Amino acid sequence: MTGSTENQQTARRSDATRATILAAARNRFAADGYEKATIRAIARDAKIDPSMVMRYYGNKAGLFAAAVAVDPGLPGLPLEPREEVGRALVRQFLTLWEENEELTALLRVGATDPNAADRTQSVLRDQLIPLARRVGPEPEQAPTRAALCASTVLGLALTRYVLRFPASMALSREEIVDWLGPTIQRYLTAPTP
Amino acid sequence: MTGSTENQQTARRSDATRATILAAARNRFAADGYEKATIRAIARDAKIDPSMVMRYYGNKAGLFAAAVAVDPGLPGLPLEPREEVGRALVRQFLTLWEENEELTALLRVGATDPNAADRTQSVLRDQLIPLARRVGPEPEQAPTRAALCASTVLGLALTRYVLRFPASMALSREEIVDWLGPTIQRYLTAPTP
DNA sequence: CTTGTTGGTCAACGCTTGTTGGCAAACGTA
DNA sequence: TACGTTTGCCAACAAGCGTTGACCAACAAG
Repeated sequence: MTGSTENQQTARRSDATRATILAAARNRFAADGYEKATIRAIARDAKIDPSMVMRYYGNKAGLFAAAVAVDPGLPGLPLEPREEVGRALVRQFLTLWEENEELTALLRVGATDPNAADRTQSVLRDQLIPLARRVGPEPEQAPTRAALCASTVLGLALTRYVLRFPASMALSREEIVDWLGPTIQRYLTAPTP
Repeated sequence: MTGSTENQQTARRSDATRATILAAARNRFAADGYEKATIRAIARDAKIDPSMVMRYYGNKAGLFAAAVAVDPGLPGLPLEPREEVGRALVRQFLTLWEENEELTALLRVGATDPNAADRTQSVLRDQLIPLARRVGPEPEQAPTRAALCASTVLGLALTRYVLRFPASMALSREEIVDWLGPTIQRYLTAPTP
């Protein structure tokens, strides 16, 4: 123990370095994916030795886990008025994605690594399915409706932040809300076609 | 020259091997992405020596280029009746994706490699934008509308064939058409929201 | 001051990768 | 038969990877 008898939160002198490494890792993973984002390159960005990464995060998998350890949580999503929930969800996802660079990393790596794909899926399962259950008709259809919503929003994230299609990047935030909002709304609340 | 004086199409004795390599490459690229699909693994699948891959395709990039050399071409897409074009396009894409394994490979690799991302984008540009221009109002909006359609259909491909979300895989072909058809229809033909 | 702990660098390891060149067998043609 | 070309295997190369352990400087506690 380094600190006093106070329970936890022992502020270490290396916390700054740890944070620098994590930020560089998020950058690289988001930009290059898992294999191309080498520990050496991350360490070079953070201006420290590669062995430090190992010391602080165990191995490359541990570093990635720490880098994308994010709980999206769409918490304060307003469910009222009922007919605006689609647009609200699109807005929430847009801010979420633009604030958390690790989401792009997670999607990029998920394209290749089953573990990361599972993580992406668990976000869907824990957040979107309950929402679909609360908002939509026929609760047993919630997984289907949630999957359609995930497909919609991930499709946008894919073309906009990963594949970087110019036409998709050119869309403004409110344009996206106007186009995708009704789609999500229909997937969540419309009767089975 | 091995063959006679007939112009081209010189049938070589190694054509079978070439095809075997290409099939194995498509499998591996679609399943593992670019970096994890090693030449040695592909050669092992094809039951030949890794050096043969180099001889026939130059290098790994050349092999990938040959493996995903596909011209989707949604050619015989019926534009009539006008209000059914959305559903028709979804059907076309579903068959396309299920017949051509290289599309999954292209999407997986595109998540990491800018070149593959460009290829995906060019498919969109050459096929979808002209369609949007013919079908929708305000031709100058064609790129936007095409991008939305691409986002929709790629989102489904992502969750169904790449990330493999169970709820997305469970959807039947006609369910997908029923849900996504109206979405595409609106993106293509509805007035600007 | 001494001593133990922490933060950081350096050099090397074992392994896998893409890639190359040489060599032997099978083949087509004369 | 003899000969040039094609097909294939084998062994090796250089480079890059993740990972390890020895070693030194700065600091905190006694």
